[in-house]
Order: sequence, then structure tokens, then C-alpha cells
Amino acid sequence: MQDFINQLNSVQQEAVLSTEGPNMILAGAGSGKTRVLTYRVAHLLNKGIDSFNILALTFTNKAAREMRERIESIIGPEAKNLWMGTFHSIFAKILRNEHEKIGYPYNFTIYDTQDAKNLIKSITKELGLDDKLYKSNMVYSRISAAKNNLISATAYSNDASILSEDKRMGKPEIRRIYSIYETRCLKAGAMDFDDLLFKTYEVFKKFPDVLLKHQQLFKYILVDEYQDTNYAQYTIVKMLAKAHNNICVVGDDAQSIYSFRGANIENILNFQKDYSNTQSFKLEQNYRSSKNIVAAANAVIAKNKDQFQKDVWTDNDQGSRIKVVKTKTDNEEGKAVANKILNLKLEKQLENQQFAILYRTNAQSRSMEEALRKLNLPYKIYGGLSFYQRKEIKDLLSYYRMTFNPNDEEALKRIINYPTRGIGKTTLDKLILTSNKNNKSIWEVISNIDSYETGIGNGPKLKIKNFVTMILSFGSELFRKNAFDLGQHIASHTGLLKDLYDDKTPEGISRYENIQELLNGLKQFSAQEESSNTPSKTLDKFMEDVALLTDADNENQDDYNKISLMTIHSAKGLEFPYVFIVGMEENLFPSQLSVNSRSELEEERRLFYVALTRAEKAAYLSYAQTRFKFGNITYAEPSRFISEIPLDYIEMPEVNPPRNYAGTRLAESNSFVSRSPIPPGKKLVSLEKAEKQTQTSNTTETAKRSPVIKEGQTVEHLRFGRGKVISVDGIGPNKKAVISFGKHGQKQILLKFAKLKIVG
DNA sequence: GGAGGCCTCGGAAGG
DNA sequence: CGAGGCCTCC
Repeated sequence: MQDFINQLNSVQQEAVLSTEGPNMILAGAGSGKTRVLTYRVAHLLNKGIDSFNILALTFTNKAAREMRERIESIIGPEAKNLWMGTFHSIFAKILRNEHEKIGYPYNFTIYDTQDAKNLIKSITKELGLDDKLYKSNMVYSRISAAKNNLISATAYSNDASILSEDKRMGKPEIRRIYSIYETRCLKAGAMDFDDLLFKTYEVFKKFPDVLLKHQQLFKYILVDEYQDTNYAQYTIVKMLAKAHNNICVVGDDAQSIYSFRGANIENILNFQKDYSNTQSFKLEQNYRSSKNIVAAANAVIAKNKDQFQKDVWTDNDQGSRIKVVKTKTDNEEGKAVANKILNLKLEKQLENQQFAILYRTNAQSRSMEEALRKLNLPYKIYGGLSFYQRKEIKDLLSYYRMTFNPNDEEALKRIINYPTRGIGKTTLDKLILTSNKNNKSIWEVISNIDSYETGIGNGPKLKIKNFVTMILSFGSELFRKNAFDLGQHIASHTGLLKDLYDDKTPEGISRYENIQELLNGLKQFSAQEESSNTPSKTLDKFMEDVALLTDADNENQDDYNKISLMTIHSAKGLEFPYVFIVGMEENLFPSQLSVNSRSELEEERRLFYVALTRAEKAAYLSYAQTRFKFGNITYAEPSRFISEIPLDYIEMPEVNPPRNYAGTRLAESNSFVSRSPIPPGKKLVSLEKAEKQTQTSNTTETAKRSPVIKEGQTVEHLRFGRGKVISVDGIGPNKKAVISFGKHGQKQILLKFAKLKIVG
């Protein structure tokens, strides 16, 4: 540990050693930011600062975990006591300690965005408002924005300019929805993500003693990715730092890409004004990328007006110029990228994990996936539906939530009739009506159902009582069983496990497996149990973490050597030797919604900067001339960002004649432009047909290698075992077979996905 | 209560 | 195009 300092360059060293007062570290892309942060904390501890007195805030669990692990490897288990985590998890911890001050139970539930939107939907409905006008997404983002700007429901209702804006949009009732939303959350003992920030602010503001306590506790404060902070985060940090004034923020204004969710780049641009006598450090040496990439990225970002002057440079090799690839269609683009990856792999003996394909929108992943699948290139997609958002997982978690907080209404609404127990929509509506009328939670109503005028008949009433008894029985086990035992008990006792087990469709099987995975997680959690008479790893403790987890926290072991596919947003903070940035088209990247405002266009440019600077050795840009958008073919122009890269650093595609792209070993399949399915001059209508023809001919091509499935054959399926092919239907990628699998019954199987082996 | 048909709408996304 | 919401019909 003694000479960790020597591993740093001189600016990095200064940034680590300058522990007192306000410090701002501007960290260019790939400049060793994490290293500086971890060493800075290690240095503080080394100096004798108590780990309990250090607060380090990040935006993602992953960043917090990585930092903690690295610090632990330097200074040992002492690192466990650091206050290190995401804004949300640290503030949730504070709020659980101070729950009484805001009238919440200790075990408050954290509503995710889906819960919050569902609640908004039901409020809109109960108020009899038009749900086309008051779309839950829109209302949610309005409320969220208000909270992130520390505007309470009351303040919202009294703010003339907000009200007139709502009125102008024809939506004057948002204030009412907001205010009822707040009441309902309180009644349910629930907070949404924004509340974790907003209520922390409120507690600090209303209770100076609580603020003072935390100001004294957090003698040293660090904030990572400061350019991504919103007003609430900015304000709370400022409040906390007031006493000791030891605040260090780290960030890069050039990588601010989250303004659409409230991040305010001004926070970092104004840091020196906010905190007098700021020491600032610029980490400008890039350790990640080639000279060529650094130069190209610098040239791009220089087009932005508002930024700190930075001079990012590197000692790395010159590297090759950025290559631009042009294809006729989005599917061709996918093929070109996949072919290029295959070539590079063979040519340079590379691993899959050295490649990333980055795109602006999730929808673009499809053409990439198809092409990769055809070449048998393993890939992993980040983003999309998260594990914790899956229906079956949310259902089971809803039971868990109700076990320790039965007032949780969104959980109750999900499970009161799942698995089916005869408490239908009509009954639920009556319950909601009664609970609203009496200003009680639904749980309070159903657990004393006889004392309310609900208009519910005796049949359903009995079923409700059984449901209540069941939930109560789970609650009584909460502190007697550990998380796994109770979790398992709930999964089976509710009938949820059996319900999923009985479903033998592939989706059903996967749902069952997901539940098993969740239970495995519980098992691991409970295994950390200390030896004592009462379990400490109880279900409610497990749930404290779960609400704040995301998919990125669930890295799968067998996913490690795969090509990464993700949006540029989720690539921030990552690096790959070879990076493909696809869909470089006007109205896609930059997005159509951004091209009319300077600030939004600048944010898109920062996004492009982030994308480029992910690359270590080489970056490839590609664009298609036509692309399927919402089922229609649209024409596209190459992105303006391509032309913002000086010609010294980039290789443009040769328009005429079409030529192969770089490596030529697999010349035939490696061409980027020569495989156009459309003869020049043909009209648009024929495009779709032509596309289909290519797909068909490709299938014939692959047929040489993979078996042709025919009627009457016996085949073996990974999951269903042996079966007989009844019929084959469709062409190209849509080719599917009806196969009879004995005890699993008849299945329709898309051949392009299924791994079928011909047995006879 | 659930399956299936019709309609609508579409950005990026951590906690 | 395709996911999700809503409605209808059984």
C-alpha cells in the first residue's frame, strides 16, 4: 500500500494528495479516474481518517462495488465501513434511520418506475380524467422532474408558472394527480426513486439536528460522475458539505449525456463558483485509446460551445484510422459488421469479448443479432427487459413486499388475484373505492373487511379473508425464518411455483427458471447468516437491496467471452479494443428529436464522443442508406458526426466502384458494399422483395452446413428432447416446423432459433 | 378469468 | 414491425 502513489502520474498524484477543501477533478475519457478515486480514499484512510467519516457517492451499483473492491484490495476490510454507494442506496439508508421524521415506516417499500406509473394510471382513472391526455409516462416524468427540482406537490400547486405551463398543454390536472399520488404513496408506505432524494432533502431541511448529525459524520465527501447530478443531488451534497467543506467531485463535462433525466451539466461547470477556493485538477492523459481515436474524439467534441478547455492526449500507438462503412440496408449493415468481426477474429486471433457494437436505440440490435447468429458469433445484449422487471419476478417480489409491508398497494394489486383465487376486477375496484373513501390503505380495508361497507358479497369476502390470513401467516414468519426459507415457503405456499411449473411452454419454463434463480439469490443471501438464534438475514433485509438493483448487478458467468451489444448510454464507463458504432445516420444519431435545439444536439455530440472514446485499438462507423423504422422503409443520410471527424483520422467508404472494407482475406463474404440485394435503379417497392430473396438464398447457403429439417424426421431439441417433425412451413428466417414431442406435446418451432439435431 | 383480436404508438435509462 | 393496453367473447 505504501507505494501506490508511485503508480500515478503527477496530476493524478496531486489530485489524490489534495485532501482538504473543495476539489474538482476533471477526468478526460480513459484518464484513470477510478484509479484516482480509489487511491484518494485509500490515502484518506492511510492518513488516519475514520472510514465511517467518508461518504462516496456514485450513480451505479457497479461503480460503487468496483471502487469498494479496489479499495479493499489496497487497505483491507476497513473499506467495508465506508459510506460508499449510489445516491439512492445511501439516501435510502439515511431515510430508514430517520423514517419517523417523515411519517414513514422503517420498512418502507421502494416503488420502481412501473409501480409508480401504475399508481398514476389508477389515479387518473379514479379522477375520471382522459388517459389519452394524461398519459402515465408523461405525468410520471412531470412529477419526477418536479421532485428532482425539489418541488413538492404543494409547491407545484402554488407555482404560477408551472400551472400556466400545464394549462397551456391542456393538462391542468397534473397538480391534482401529483398531490393524490403523494398521499397514496404515504398511505402505502412507499417511496419512488425520486422520493429517496427528495425526502432526504426534506428531512435535512426540516430537521437541522438531523442535518447537523450527518454533516458531522461525513467529514470527507466524494462524488463520482458529478456532471450527471440533478438539482436535488446537487443541493443535498451542498448541504452536507457545508460543515467541513471537504468535497471532491470527479467528472467530465464532455461525457454528460443524461440531461433528459434531469442531470444538469451546469453543476460541474459552476462548481468553482459554488465552492470558493476550489482546487482543480485536469486528468488529460488518456491511457485507453490510440492516438488516432483520441484525436478524432477531440476534434468532434471541440464543436461544442459550453465546456471546460481540456487537452486530452495519449502516449499510446498511433493506431489505424477510423473506418466508415456504408451499406444499402440495415440488414446489410448487420452482415457487414458481423463479417468484419469474424475477419478480425481470424486475422488477429481475437476473442469475442474484445468487440462491442454500440447503437443509439435498442431497436437497432435486431439486425446485428441476426447477422451475428448466422455466423455463430456469441454475443450478449445489455439492456432490454431487466430480470427484476419480469412479470414472474415482480409477482413473487410483491408477495415478499406485502409480507413486511402489507400496505404496499401496488404489490397488493398485482397478487391479490395471482395465482387466481376468485378476487376479480369488480371486487378489487370496490376495495379501492372503499379505501379511498375512508382514507385507508387497501390492506386496512381487507384486514377488517366486515367493518366496511364495500358491497362485496359473502363469497368473495371469504376469499379475501383467506388471502389476508395467508399474508399474515407469512408476516408472522418474517423474523423466525431466514430469507431463503421464508421466500421458498411463500413461493410454494401461494401456488405461484406450481402455476409456473405446470406451464410447459418455452416461456413458462423460462419463467420457472427465473423464479429458481431468484430463490438461488435468496439462498446465497441467507448463507451469509451469522451464527445466532434469530436469523439476521431476513426477507425484509433482502428486499432493502433488491429494489435498487438492476440487471448490470447480475452479471452472468457464461457471458464473459461474448461480443457486447448495447446502447451508447449503457457503454459509458466501459472500454473495448474494437468498437463498432452503427446506425450513423441523420435522424437516428443525432436523434430526430434533438436536431432542432443547440443544447440537445450538443448532448448528442457528447454521446458520440462517449462512443468513440470507448475504443482502445480501433473504431468503425457504419450507416445504412435505408432502414426499417416502425415497419416502414425510410431513407437515411449519413450522420453529420461522420463529417466532423477530420479526414486525417478517418477512412471514408469509396462510393464507386464498391470495394471491400479493410481486411480482404474472406473477400467474398467480407465486402461491405458489394452484396447489395438491390440492383441500382430499382424502385423502393422491390426492396422488400429483394431483401427476402437475399434471406432465402442465405438460408440455402447455410443449409450446406446446418441440417435441413424435413417432414417425418426424428429430431432432438435441447429442451423438449426427441420429437417427430409433422410439417415444415415458411421461408428464410421465418421457417418453422411443427414438431410433436411426446409428453411435451406439439410445438411450433422457429428453425433459426432452435438447435435441432436430426436423429433419424 | 383468460385467450385472442384490435388499436396505438414508438428515445436513451440508473436507481 | 412488435409490445402493451384494452375490449370482447367464451
